[in-house]
Amino acid sequence: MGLAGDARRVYAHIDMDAFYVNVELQRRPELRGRPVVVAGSGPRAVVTTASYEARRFGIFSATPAERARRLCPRATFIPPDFDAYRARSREVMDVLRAHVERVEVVGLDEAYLDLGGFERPRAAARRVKSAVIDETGLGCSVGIGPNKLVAKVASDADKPDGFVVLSAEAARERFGGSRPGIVPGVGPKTAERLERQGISTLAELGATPDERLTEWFGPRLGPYLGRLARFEDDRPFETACVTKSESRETTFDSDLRGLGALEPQLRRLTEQLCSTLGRGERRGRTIGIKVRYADFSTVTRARTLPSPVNELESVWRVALDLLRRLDPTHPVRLLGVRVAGLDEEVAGADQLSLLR
DNA sequence: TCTGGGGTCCTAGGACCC
DNA sequence: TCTGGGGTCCTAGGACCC
Repeated sequence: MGLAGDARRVYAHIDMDAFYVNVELQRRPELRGRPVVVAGSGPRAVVTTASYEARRFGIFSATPAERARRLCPRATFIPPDFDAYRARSREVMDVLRAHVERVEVVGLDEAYLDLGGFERPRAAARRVKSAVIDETGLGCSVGIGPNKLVAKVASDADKPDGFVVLSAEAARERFGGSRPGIVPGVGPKTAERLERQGISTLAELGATPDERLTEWFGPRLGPYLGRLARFEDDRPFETACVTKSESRETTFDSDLRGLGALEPQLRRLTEQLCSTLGRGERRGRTIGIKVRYADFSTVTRARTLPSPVNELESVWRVALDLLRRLDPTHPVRLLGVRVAGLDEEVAGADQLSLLR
């Protein structure tokens, strides 16, 4: 069992099972065992999470809600309540931190654990999994491996309520015949390009020479894909995450046309964004807007200021100017505003104090 | 099947400086 | 008149993830 050899590198990936749905089911236990879908209600809403019963009808995350209703009319549809999910997520992460020193939170429903310090990492992971279920009532799946990639794929291999331990070699054997898209990092575009080169399994990708992969995907992405396929991963464990940008965007129920219709929407989004940034006293130098047209093509415009801002009128002045210069004439389905460079704020403050 | 919202990272090209 | 090489900052687009 190759894991015992290297006690320094043992990681677990905890993946909550159908997290948002299960949070909702605790509030509405009478729906247990039935198809339940968390999705917005607008004409362009998509499914956030579907219960395993609903997945049998072909309803998954990102399925258009309209289509989900057709696929399973008797499913219960629940609007998302992200405040609740965030609160429950904090509970889960607190349980993890109570058992393991080093926890890397990835999203509301996922985290990596560094089990390198444990004499018996597998037993430790068992205890963590039981504790999550006992203390929150929410189920999860666990994967254990010598790096984050193996742990992640392992946690996905036997959902829900899974517990899968794999060495890199065992992962290569188990998933060699699987499609490249099962490893995180190979998305639909890359999978399609691989397919066009005649590569449809991880074993084939892992056995492809680097020179060939470099020809197809460039000197960085190419060899990186080969390493992914062989379950080689040396990404470091990061316990702290620094937010670099924040944005607000909205897809309109029906397309908007012209500055007259778009400006009030941009104003509203900018107000929301600035109020969040202001509460956290976070500032950024780069202001950006995003416009998605009816044909789904997307353009962005950005401008970087000499010093970081978060005041509504500062951000608004730039965002509005960017929108007016773009002056979208085609129908617009999505509008967004963004402030980036939030992580530079400390450096900016230092420079200011030097000038004094 | 007409496709959310919030993020990250990478790449390519241009401007500008030395 | 035709020309370097490196480095940084910035913009725009794209792929990807949850």
